[in-house]
Amino acid sequence: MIKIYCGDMNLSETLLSGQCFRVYELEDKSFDVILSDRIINVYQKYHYLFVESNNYVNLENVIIDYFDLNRNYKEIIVNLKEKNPDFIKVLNKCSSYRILRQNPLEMLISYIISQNNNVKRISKSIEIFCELYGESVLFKNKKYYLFPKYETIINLKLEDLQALKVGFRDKYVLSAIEFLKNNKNFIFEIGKMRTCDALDYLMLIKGVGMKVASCILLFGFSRFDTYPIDTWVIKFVKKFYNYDGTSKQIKEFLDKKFHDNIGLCIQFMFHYNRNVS
DNA sequence: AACCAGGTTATAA
DNA sequence: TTATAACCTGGT
Repeated sequence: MIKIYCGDMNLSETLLSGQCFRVYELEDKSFDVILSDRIINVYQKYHYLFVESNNYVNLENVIIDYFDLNRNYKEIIVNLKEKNPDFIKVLNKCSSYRILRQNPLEMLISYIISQNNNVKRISKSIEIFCELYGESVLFKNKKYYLFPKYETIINLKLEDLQALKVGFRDKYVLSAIEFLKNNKNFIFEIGKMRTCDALDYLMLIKGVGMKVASCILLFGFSRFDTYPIDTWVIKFVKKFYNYDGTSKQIKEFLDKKFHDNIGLCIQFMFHYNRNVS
């Protein structure tokens, strides 16, 4: 078991916010979470995380990276409050929420599956995907499956994907697989790109539009300058700012209002609308 | 029995 | 360029 300082982060708020599809809340209120290469069990006490894992190699750094603990959220939020006084109410409610730094490959596939879908079914499909094509890991007498590796994924055929029950999205996942085959180093490539170019690059995939591409960049690459506008954010803007429009118009509206860390702000809106109000 | 769920694409105006 | 239907599936 290792102990890591996590400041004023709220673990359960962060893990259950819907950004992560592979988290399991246990009876004792701790969480099993499946990371790229290992399983962890984590709980929070005051300003510390207590973590167990099936693999302790470099675990502290893995946790710091996953929960993005080196980012100075306090400073970000102070700056946002100064520049956006009408948003303080939301910031106060969301200051303990964190954006996880998840596996980019997993984000790509998961958020394609997420379109016009609900969390329960998304999770189910991803679970099937991992059970069928991922490596199994025994942790505390429970069997979990890691997200499948690149080398496995690129060999999958449409028939292999139909088992996921993702319906019309199966061909979109296949399109992503074609993309992966042709762009073996997509993670590295995106890392070098400006966010707007990375969005266009991801949208080459059939089935990846603006929303999904933004989610991949926000949750897989910590790009806080992306704008994932979904139905929840549209509802928030309608209610909070009394402004209605298409997602494009809402994007323009928010763009005028917020400048720095807009991805984080929009995630706060999503979070606020879903969990607080 | 319709309708909906954390969108995108293909068509048509 | 912008609007609308159709899309798999499972739950209410």
